[in-house]
Amino acid sequence: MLIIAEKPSVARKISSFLSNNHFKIIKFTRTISFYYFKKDNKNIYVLPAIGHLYTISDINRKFDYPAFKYQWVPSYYEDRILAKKYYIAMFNKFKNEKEVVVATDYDIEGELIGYNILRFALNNLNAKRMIFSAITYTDILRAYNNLGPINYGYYLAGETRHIVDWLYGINLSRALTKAVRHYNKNIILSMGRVQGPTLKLAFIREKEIENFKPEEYYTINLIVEKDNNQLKFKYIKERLNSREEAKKIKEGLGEYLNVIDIIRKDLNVDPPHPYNLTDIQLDSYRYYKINPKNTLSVLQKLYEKGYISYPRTSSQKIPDTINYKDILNRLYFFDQYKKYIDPLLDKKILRPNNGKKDDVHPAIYPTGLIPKNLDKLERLLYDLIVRRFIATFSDKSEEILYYIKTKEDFYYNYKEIKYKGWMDIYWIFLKEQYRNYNFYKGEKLKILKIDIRKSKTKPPTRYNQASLLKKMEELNLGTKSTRAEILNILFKRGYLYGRSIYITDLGREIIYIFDKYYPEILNIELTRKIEEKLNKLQDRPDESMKEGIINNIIEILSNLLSDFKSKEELIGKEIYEVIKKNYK
DNA sequence: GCAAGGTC
Repeated sequence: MLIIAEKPSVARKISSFLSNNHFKIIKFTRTISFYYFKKDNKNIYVLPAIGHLYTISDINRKFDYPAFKYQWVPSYYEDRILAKKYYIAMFNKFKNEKEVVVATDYDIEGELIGYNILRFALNNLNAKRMIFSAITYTDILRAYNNLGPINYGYYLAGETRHIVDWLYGINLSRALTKAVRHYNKNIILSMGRVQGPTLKLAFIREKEIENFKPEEYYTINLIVEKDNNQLKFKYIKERLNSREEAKKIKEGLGEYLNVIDIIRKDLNVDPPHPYNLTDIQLDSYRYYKINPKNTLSVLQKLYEKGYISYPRTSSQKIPDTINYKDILNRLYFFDQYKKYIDPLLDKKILRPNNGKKDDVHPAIYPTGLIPKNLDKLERLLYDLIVRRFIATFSDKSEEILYYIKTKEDFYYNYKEIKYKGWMDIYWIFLKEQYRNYNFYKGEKLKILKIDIRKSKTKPPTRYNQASLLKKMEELNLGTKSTRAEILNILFKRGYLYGRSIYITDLGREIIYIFDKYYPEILNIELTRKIEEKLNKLQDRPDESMKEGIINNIIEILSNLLSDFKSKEELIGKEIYEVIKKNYK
């Protein structure tokens, strides 16, 4: 029996689970291995892929458009990365295997990875499927004992997604590049199903900022003395219309504020959920200004060295098949975490605060293997992961929120921390200021200063890479594994720049061109519609529906592209003028 | 040269 896995680490796990750890590692090349064991008198070989081994390619192999003729080819034809060639060669060796089982991740991409290996490397579509939602002993064994059929709908949807994205991206990118090439041969422009709407998000934000009309208002705050501290009391009406209004309030004040009520609210704050990729990308930007792409590449290194679990996950859950206690015991090695781990080891029940999101791979957690020789970024991210891991098992924290009300309609808010709980290990990151005062009813607070200020409403804040990534996730643009890279491309192309993200004149121009000539193409509705159709296709496999989706995009593109071609020089000039203006 | 999606 031949079992196809999506990646080496999973091939190994499957082998380990199915053989009770009695498997052999067989080297195919110096760096590429597969697995062998005997089970129920059957020879079983588990071979990994490394993601997609095949890609869509232009049959005409010319940098021209419209390009509507495509075929699947081994990936190394396109990217010349030799590793995939050997992986394909490894599968080729098993062409005569009668019993084949696909055990890639159970989603449309995974199904396609398996299906392409079946049809192109093995020349055999007669295969079964292991279906699992987690790579754990029980799930893998259950999947093996209940082999299902190949999910044809998943494969069809996956293939259609590939083709649509290729048609859309390759054609629009070539059209833009060729247009500007009339004036400069070294410029590469691009556009894609995810790039377009993402760029548009930045564009829309830019417009909001441009069109923002600040409104003036006045504030009145009091600096008040309390136990040798100076506290700022705010007026209940946040925005006053005029200085006169503020002055009137000022005139009504005496020497003291009179406390008439103290409203207390007890808050329990749950510990954070375990990290998924997006969440750690947000934190690593927030705390260390490491951009999402860098974060992923550092996580990949930590994963390859065995220090953390698989990072490309959207899961916020750590399943109980993972030996928490053992990991915590191992982490006890580090002095800096001891004091936070101690209370956990005493607990009867240890339970993470799992979130809602789930995935084949669990949330990111430290494996317990003690890292050696980490570089600075690896150390920072490893520390984030360990802290998050410990925090998620820790107690809720308890805060008390106070609202101090005065007769004069000024108020003061503050928080007291009653019990740190999980926040203890997060203390270094928390911006929250906790205070501890004893106000009482009838208290008189001396007014030290009356502060009247003119202020203006502020425009929306710019995106940064983390917040734009988050927005992409909310809108379901791209995937956890690709979002960071796509943002990077938009910067590389010169469409976006800056730590707080600005759209460049070129980025703006690209949006203008499409909005002006072809408004439907960057419309988020187009992506949405395609997605809906793909969802239908995956649930109800139908060849003619696949053809319909592809023909529909070809129809849209062929009208657009023939018109584009007739305006190519004009559009190219328009774009080039913008580039020239900015780089001379 | 180009997309987006897997992977290392």
